[in-house]
Amino acid sequence: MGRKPNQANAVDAARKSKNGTSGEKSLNRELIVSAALQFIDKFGEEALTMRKLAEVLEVYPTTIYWHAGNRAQLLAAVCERVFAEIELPPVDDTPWDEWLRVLAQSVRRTMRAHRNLAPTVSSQIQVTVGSFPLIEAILDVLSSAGFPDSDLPFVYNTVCNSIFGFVWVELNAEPSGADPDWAETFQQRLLSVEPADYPVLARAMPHLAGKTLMLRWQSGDRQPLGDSYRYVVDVLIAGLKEKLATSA
Amino acid sequence: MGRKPNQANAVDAARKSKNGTSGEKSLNRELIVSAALQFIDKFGEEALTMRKLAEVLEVYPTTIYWHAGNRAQLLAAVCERVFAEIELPPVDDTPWDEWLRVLAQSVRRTMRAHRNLAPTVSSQIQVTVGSFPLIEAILDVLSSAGFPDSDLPFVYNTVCNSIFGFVWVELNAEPSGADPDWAETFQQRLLSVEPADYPVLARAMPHLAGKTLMLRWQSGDRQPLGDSYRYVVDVLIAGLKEKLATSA
DNA sequence: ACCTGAACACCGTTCAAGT
DNA sequence: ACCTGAACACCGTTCAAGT
Repeated sequence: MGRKPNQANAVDAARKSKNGTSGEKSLNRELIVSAALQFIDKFGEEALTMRKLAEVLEVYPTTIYWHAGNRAQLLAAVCERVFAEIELPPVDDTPWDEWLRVLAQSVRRTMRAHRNLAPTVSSQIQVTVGSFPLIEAILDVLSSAGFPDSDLPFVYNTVCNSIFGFVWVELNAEPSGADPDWAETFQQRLLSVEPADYPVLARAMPHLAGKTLMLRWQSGDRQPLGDSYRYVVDVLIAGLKEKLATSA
Repeated sequence: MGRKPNQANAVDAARKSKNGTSGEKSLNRELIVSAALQFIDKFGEEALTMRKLAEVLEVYPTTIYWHAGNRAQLLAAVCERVFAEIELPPVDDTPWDEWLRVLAQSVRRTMRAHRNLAPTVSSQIQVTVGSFPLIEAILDVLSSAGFPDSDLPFVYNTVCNSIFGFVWVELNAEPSGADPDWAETFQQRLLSVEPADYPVLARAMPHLAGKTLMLRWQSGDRQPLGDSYRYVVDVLIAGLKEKLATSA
């Protein structure tokens, strides 16, 4: 099978310096993941190719495979790195609803710092040991809030969908291959919706155009939906309180 | 610029039969989009290449470009097709909360019928004229429920995140390039979490493993999260009712 | 253990023709 | 208007060596 050090078990962080005395490291997995993240932050996920990344690292493409596995595995590692970057609010005596609000802002801040990765992280199942502290914190807070263990999966999924899911949708990608004047064209079509065909849509369009899902032509990167996010978290917390009240 | 019939404006559905009398159509945009959707349903979005699709259609790859534009545009058209497939509950005197519940189930049913497309549709901004009826219906119901026009964008985004966002996250893709025994490995690691390190996680693991975001090794395709979805919609509706009550 | 070098089997997309 | 045919400039990935 030819075991290769793709997994954490072999991350011995060997710092064998090629030139002996100097502190200069040789290439390792960490460095590759960092370089990949930087590259994606700059040029987007689609632009990242194994060959270009190798060029940046001044190495042959095959070297990347040896350290970090194939492209899919590399992307997974990059996602894990970003997840680990999320600042966890301390689990102390902060009320659970307040804690969730702080976490939400923290998640959004981190994802916006790596907006180009949002489509990738959202479209993959993310199962990484690196996010255990984050998950534990969420579960701890929810459990302390009074939710029984048997409800935890539902509550936890609901919380994740509001806090992570919204930011992913907010930051999803703009059409890349389309005409450059696509945005203008669509904007025009939105503003000229016939009230006869779509009365409510036409009436509320000034409030909606550009700021709502399926009615916008820019990513949340360029057109932030922070107010909606706050509303989402508000509704989440109000709904959870109702659940707590009726189940007790 | 060499206008090509990539857009709806040129879908004249020309049915020029090549052999004259027969009802046999020549290739057109509709047929290509259908074939692409079928292909993705069977083999996944990653497997769809312009060349393979051309092979299926018994035509040269360039023909697809002429009718449907490049790959990104083709995928956008496929997404639009799926959106149009969502069955809209009638907007009559059904209470708004009940209507949202029915819509939610309808959305989930359609997306599960095209599970392989979920990552694609979720990672792209979807701005299509074809979904105007869907959007109008949602806005109509929310407006009738009593939400003022100025709040509609927030409420609408919140509703979309619960109803669409969750299903997309539920159906996101399993790691493709990883080892075949990855699932088993991760499952093992989950079940052997140290209570000393992650007490709540370890305690609730029997309820969580395999059924919650970031703690599962299968897509919602193979491990449905229907109960969580119901909970998400419950919390959404309870939260919205609270918003209605306090703003009135 | 770590990296080079070359090669394989593909891609998306474009361009010049055909009819 | 619609399609063929060939070509360009890339890809991810593997395999056999090197040190």
